Amino acid sequence: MAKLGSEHSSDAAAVTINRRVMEVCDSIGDFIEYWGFKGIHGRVWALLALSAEPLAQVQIAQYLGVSRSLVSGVIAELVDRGLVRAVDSSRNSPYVALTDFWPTVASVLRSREWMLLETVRQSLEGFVVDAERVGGDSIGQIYNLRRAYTLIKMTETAQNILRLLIGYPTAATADRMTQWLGHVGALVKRFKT
Amino acid sequence: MAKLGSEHSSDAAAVTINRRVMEVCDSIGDFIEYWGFKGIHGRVWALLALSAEPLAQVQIAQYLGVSRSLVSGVIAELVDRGLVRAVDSSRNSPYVALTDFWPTVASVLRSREWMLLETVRQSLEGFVVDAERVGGDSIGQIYNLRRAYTLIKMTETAQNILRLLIGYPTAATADRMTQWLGHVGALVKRFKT
DNA sequence: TTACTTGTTCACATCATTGTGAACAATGTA
DNA sequence: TACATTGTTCACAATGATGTGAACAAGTAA
Repeated sequence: MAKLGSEHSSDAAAVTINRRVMEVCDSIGDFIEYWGFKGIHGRVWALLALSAEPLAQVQIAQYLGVSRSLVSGVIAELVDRGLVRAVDSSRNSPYVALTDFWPTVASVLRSREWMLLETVRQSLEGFVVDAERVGGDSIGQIYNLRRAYTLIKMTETAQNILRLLIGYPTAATADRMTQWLGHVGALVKRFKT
Repeated sequence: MAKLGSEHSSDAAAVTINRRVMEVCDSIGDFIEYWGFKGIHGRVWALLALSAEPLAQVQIAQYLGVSRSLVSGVIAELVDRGLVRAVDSSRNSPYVALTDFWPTVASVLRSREWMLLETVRQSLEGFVVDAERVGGDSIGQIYNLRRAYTLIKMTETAQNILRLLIGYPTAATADRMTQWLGHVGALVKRFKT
């Protein structure tokens, strides 16, 4: 049966397609770098997503031109995050990509972004509490307490928005997201006027 | 007039406050790292935001314990992004932080995220076009074209959502955002059921 | 003017990230 | 069993990001 990166790759058409696939892998890699992953995660995932058949780690390493050791670690993380799944439970099982990645994105937002915001909020609160307690009168000469309160409020708002995003159903399917988008779009339009 | 990091910093209370301020700077720095900036940008901005008076570059460098050369470059970028403003047009003018940073966030999303998504979409389209053109019958044995189409649709959906976010009025004020949040919240709740 | 302070630039040092290759473990196969 | 293949681990190399200091430019004050 035909396999990705097979002996037919000397064929001109296959070379063209392979280049296209690499472009997809690279662009998805670049994109995902800004979402808490490394570029290589996106490239491996994209390759699995475009492949008609499950791929073994060696094939992935060969196709992408990276070492087996790198693929090993990356696959482990992708499986851990629920973006990739082994076909069976054997040691040398090939892998497939999962396309319902909303749970993963939500999880990333939950752990990473939430914690960052919460740290900001707590540090701001610590500041204003201490400023009011030990600051005395002159504190307003040095620090802008009112602005600190504004920042706290903004942080809380950001946390509320984040909560909303995280709480979004499951649906990473294009259909549902489009539907959801329609609702929000109508709403925003109403809010704008 | 009292100034940040002044000679009074030997005072116990001042030391406490200074530590709190540093915590705020660091946490905002950590947060902003995931939004296309470096940590130092957030720390400089936070210091300016909390300071009651405009600060000169030397003061910022001293307070944060970094070199003047670093502060110089960072300030230039922050001014360029519209997050910080010089008080007057003189060379040695001190700087203040601007808190309406939604335009900046929108601009970042517009340039960075949009381009990344657009590159992904184009590479996927290039792939399916070439696959259909030169692929012949066996292409389905090797590549999952249907999945490629799904990914294209998802990318377009993400672009639509992004457009919506970018198009969001101006309002970085906590009040307006909270209001907007309320609308969206009600909507999502309705969609969930 | 001279001396001093502040801001800017750039070549370099420092540090963190990313990827490699060799040794090993685990599995399949003759 | 012996042999080949695949996956895993870890110390290290390569690369890139981040910050520094020295030299310079531009202003300020004596």
